[in-house]
Amino acid sequence: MKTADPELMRAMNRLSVLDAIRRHGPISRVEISERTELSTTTVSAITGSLLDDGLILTRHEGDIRNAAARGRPRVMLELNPAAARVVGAKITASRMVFVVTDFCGDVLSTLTLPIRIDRQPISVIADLIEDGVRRCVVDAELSLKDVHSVCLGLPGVIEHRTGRIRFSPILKDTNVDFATEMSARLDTPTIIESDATAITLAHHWFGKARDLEDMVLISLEQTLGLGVLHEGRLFRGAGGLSHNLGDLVLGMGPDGVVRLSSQAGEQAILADQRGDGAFAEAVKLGRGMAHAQALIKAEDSQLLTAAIRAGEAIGLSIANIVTLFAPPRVILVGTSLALGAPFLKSLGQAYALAIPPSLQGVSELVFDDSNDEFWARGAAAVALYELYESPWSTTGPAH
Amino acid sequence: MKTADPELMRAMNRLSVLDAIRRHGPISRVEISERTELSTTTVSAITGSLLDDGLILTRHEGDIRNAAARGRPRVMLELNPAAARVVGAKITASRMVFVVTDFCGDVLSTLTLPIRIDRQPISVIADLIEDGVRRCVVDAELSLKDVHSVCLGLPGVIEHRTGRIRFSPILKDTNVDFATEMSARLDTPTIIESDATAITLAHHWFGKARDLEDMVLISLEQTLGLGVLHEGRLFRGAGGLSHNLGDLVLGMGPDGVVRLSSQAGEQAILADQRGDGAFAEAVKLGRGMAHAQALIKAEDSQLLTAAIRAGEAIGLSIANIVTLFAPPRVILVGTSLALGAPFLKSLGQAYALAIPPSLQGVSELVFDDSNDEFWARGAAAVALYELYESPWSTTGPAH
DNA sequence: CGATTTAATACGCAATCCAAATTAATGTTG
DNA sequence: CAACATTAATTTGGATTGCGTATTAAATCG
Repeated sequence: MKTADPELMRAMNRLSVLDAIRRHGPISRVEISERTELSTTTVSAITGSLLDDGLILTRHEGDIRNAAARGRPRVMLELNPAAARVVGAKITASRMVFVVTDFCGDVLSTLTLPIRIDRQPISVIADLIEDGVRRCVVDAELSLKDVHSVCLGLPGVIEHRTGRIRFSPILKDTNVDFATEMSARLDTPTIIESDATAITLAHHWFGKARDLEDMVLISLEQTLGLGVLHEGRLFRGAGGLSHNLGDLVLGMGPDGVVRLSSQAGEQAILADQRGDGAFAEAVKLGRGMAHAQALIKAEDSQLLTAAIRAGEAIGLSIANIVTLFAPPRVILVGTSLALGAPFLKSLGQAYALAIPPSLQGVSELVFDDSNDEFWARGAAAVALYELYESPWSTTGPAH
Repeated sequence: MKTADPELMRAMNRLSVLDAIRRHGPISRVEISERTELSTTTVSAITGSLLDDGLILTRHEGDIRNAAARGRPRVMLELNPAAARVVGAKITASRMVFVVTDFCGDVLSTLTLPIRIDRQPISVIADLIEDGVRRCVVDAELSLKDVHSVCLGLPGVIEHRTGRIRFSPILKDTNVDFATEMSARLDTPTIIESDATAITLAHHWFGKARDLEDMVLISLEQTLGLGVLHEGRLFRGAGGLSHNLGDLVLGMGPDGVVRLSSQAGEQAILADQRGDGAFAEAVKLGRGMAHAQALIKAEDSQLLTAAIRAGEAIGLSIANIVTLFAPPRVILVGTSLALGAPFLKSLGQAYALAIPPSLQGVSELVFDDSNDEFWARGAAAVALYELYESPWSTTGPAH
């Protein structure tokens, strides 16, 4: 257990105030005090220090006061976008998407590299990522020196705490200390995070879970991922290990263990379509799902069957996740959603069937088709969150 | 987020010190200081207050000093057993086990009621539990007034925070506010907890997870339960909902969803044996597993098949749990372990097969055949933990 | 110009840490 | 054998920092 001292106390309250300002836009000190249940005097002290540090700004104007507004007008406070910049990235097998965001998490520049990097050696991938980060930073008319930290979201089994990639479908190697590698290359602190975890935070900050403290997110991409928000914080397994949903076992088949990834992974759904040359090409370029969507619309029976089977498997797995975490909302994201109505319908039906009676109505399913930039923004949010948490500067209290 | 004030700070450090004393037996102040990373002066202040409140005791004697020990000898501190008493209970379909423990969690008296309470109305069950608690307290030569709180561990889906039983195999009714009911009957604060969660804490405090901060426990009884220890604390689902492993879905069968409980629940394993009159009687009396054990030794093929099938299903499910939580250790407990070698072997094989390669070696399986008293003691530990956490008395700091 | 609401300031309390003093047992020595 | 030195644990005093209540200053509307 962490030892509690005044410093921790201040760090907690600082985070609490900063979070209130981030979430509730321009906000006055009194309102912060109400929301955080901190005394006005404490809020004043903390906001004063935040102002000194340049993390927040005051805004007198634009104060749309109520008609019956009397007395001294409130001074609105908001995050100072210029306080820091971070880079977030989403790395997949067929493309990389980078964003530079300001301190608010608003995007300053975006860069998409449609490069296929299937299981290449680390050095190659690291080269590409380094290049992408540098270019995206330049696009934002910044230098890497202006960037506080970088967060890379990628699929697989990631050990967040150590920055180690235990396994990733995009890497040939396993057990790679990628955080150290990239930090050295970029000369900037670099965080490695599961892509699913990154977009989980994106939804908590900007998307469909802003109102919730508990939530589960299922990402359906090349890899099937899981992100868990528990009591307002990202939940990772013991040792900071991220979850890899595709590794879940559905049962024993004749050829051994049947994993979810073999039933519902992108690969599994599209595998049957190899006969079609154009399709194979599309898959290779990461456009497989778009192509599949067209086939589904044309009622291609082979693909329809695969989609329905996948939906069923995922529906069951979601029910299992809900049995374990009981979140009020489950958000589904990822390219596989493009499979459309048949897929979603079988998913929903399987879920409804599989959810235990005692948990009926506990959780709602929500589908989301955010673009890649949103994922990258989530990675940036992870970097920002660690920034908010850190004590920042000296934060000298009294002057 | 909780607002941090000095009171919270003190509560945290108090818990930290109290926990160090609980875990590391008689311990000197310096050693507490080293372990908790609190300054010696803070430790002295807190231990002083704990001494004033009568929660801990000093022990000068019995201080086995090193040969080269010079200088002032250390004063050893330990929990004061008489500081408080709690009652813990394990409620199953075929019996109830009660314990009264002291402040250390040591058992003062035990009471086992071999009563079958299969799905009786709440009032009947509440009557029996009330009676059991009262008798056990009397056996310890105490009065209910001397008991600080009661914790009941029972199978099913329990909402710890509210004390509500959403579903339990031993109750006919669902969604019962059992905490309120029992608190009123006993006129003592009563906590409702999942039996699996209770024994999880028992293992953390007294058993096979004393050295770990992260751990998962699988309980194989009439109901299949799950307990999770995460970063030294019990992990419960959103809203404090406990997990019910038996509800996990293994796949789609011809008759709909196949749940783990239908493959590996006590009922499922023993169901095939109905033809045997003596066996049915044994099951009804909660001795089914003991009987089954005998049959297995006699190599009854029917039961062997059922046991192997069950082991396989549980092995797969454990792999899934490990995929999600990545605990360094998985502890298996419960009556079904009595099925012996064939069951355990198939379980282990299925687990080894199903664990993802990237997580190989992350987790070790440990089997434990603790008796019912240990479960009840776990429930008592849950009550004690909440007691440790609570600010206790006024805890007046300075005098 | 008074009323009213917000922000900043002054004081007291609690809890941390650091440094110095105190206490207690043990070994050593005249 | 008794007084002194030694060593280590604990307590005490003082400075820092935070929160909270109450008071004072500020800014706008009626």
